[in-house]
Amino acid sequence: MKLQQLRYIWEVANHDLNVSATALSLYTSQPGISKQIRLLEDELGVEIFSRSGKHLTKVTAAGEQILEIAGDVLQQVDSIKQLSHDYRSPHFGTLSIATTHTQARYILPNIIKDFIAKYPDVSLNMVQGSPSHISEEATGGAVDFAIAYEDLEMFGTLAMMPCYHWNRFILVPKGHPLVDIEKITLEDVVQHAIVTYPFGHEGRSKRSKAFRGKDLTPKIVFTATDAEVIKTYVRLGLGVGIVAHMAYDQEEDSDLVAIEASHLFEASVTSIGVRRGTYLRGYMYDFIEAFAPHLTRQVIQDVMMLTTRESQIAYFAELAVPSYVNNSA
Amino acid sequence: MKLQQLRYIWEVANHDLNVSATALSLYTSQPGISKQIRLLEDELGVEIFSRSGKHLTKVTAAGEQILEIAGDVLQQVDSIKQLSHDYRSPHFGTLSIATTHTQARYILPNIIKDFIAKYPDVSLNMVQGSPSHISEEATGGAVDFAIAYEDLEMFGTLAMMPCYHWNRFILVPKGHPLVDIEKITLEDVVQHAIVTYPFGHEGRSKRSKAFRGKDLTPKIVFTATDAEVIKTYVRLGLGVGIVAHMAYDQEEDSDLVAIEASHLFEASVTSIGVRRGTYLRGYMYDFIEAFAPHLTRQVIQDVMMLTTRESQIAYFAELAVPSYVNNSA
DNA sequence: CCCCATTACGTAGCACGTAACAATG
DNA sequence: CATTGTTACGTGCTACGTAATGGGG
Repeated sequence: MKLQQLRYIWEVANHDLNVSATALSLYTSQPGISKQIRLLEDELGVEIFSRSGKHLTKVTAAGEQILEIAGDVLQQVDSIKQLSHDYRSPHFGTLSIATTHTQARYILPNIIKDFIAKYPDVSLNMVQGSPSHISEEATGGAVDFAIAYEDLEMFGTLAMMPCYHWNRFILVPKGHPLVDIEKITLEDVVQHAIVTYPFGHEGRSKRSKAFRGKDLTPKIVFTATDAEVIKTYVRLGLGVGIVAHMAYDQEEDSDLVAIEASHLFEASVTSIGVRRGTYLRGYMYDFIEAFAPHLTRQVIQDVMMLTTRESQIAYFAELAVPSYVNNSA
Repeated sequence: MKLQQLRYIWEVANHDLNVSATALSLYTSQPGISKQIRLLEDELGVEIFSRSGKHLTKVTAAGEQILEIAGDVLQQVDSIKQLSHDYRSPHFGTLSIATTHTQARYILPNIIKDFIAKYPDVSLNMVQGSPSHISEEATGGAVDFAIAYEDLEMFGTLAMMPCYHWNRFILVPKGHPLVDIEKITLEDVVQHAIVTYPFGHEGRSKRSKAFRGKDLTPKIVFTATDAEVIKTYVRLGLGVGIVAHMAYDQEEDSDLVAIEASHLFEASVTSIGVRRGTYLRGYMYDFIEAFAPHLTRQVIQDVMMLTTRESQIAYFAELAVPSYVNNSA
């Protein structure tokens, strides 16, 4: 058994069982892969892939188990390489982060500025996308971390660590009728058209939950992941905005009024997701701790040992997670 | 990076850093190993072993981590081989068990008889030894299971599963003064010389605990791991015996009287230990379940997922563990 | 008829063994 | 000086690429 053989079967399984496509992506020849797979199957005495004539049609039962272990092995091999880099040149490397617009635009800039100052030789790589896209990138190992709010789709392979809680503002132009209300209610809000972020999966969103809880049907006229876009439409009078605290800046947005809405919607939590079983470089621990000081190296390593989502949640039940504070309102 | 390279560094680390000896044990040449290690170190850019001149003196910090992962990888590679065997020929294979005399002599024969009938093509391999020897064999992967009472030395890498509780008999020749006592006490017992099993580590033994609890000092004149030996000395009048319930047979031992001693000593538990992370063959699950019916495949797999001794104990707190019953007394 | 996997075959590289060398205790 | 790791070198195996072959959809 060779590592390459494990790599080959794993890659083929993750390329829709298309050996030719796999060969292209690995910059090698297709017969080479075919042959190695055959050799492995012969050595093990088990078929990993079912073949109908000349096509690989599916993964056998034995193949499923072998592929699972092979995946772990490849990840561990990668860990060895990572940790070697960490010993050889702790300040060199790459850091890939997948995140949402809100984090990338309002939170991360400061963190990254400090990070770059401390680690000038680590090349940063940022992917912005939807939560589901982000979790895919992280689960597949394309990026080192995923940073997103609420529940990233949990693939079980990600260790999720809450970073901070945050609430929402209602954004309106100056002089808007909602400004004069003493203590705003959801009933007041639904009187107006709404501009906000897209809703997540199946109404798990805190916003849809809040509206549903009062049997109110908000009139959402526009959604955008980019809070700057939302603000633009609020300025145009298209509706009232519902945005994260992080997205309001007293100076830049002085033409808008931010009305506290933490009593209307449950707080959300921004989490950082790391693939379980991967070796994290020293600077990665540093980055996470800069982003969320309670996530020390020890905490992160503890959480990555926990195999179930429940035990992860239980772990954090005992740990204080800070709240994001924006004093601009 | 090649699997052989990982195998080589792992073997060298487990042969006191002696490359020549490692080469002998692997039936290969010493320069070959040296070279492969060098190649791996070059590829990773990290020294795995410290060298003083021409001698490997110790494992570097990076080496420690690499070796740990390498060990896991090798184990997983082995798992792939095992599961392939299981698919190809589920009834062929080997089963190695390390256990104590009591299990081997009184409990396992019946289990093994049935097992051989069901799996005539699995070659059985039995190692008998002291608890510490047994746990070494299991931890190192030399045997598939360890079966022993009380706490095998816990190396953390073993998943321990309680099989049954058992108590002890006081064995005396017919007509011995202890026979006439209505309800025997420890004070009665210490009046006589005692023949029993060797005591385990540091008085963790239930027997020493019981005596210490009453500030009594028993006069142990003879210890043996083999209960048949103990019985022989009891017959010679050397002292009273303290043996496991399993060791008394009404017919064969009709010249001895077995006095129930479960009220004198805490019950002990016999456990089966399996190395975490190994793939168990189908017939191995069968064997364990035949030995301890509550240890189903599901239970075993659950326990093997638990990383700490505490969580394993907690798991079994909710599971009924049977008691061994000997109605001979 | 196109796509795709297998077979055939030649080559370059590498793992491994033997032998000579160097360093340590 | 004996033991042990490293360097040198030759060889046989094998992984890989190119080209040809064969099955399926």
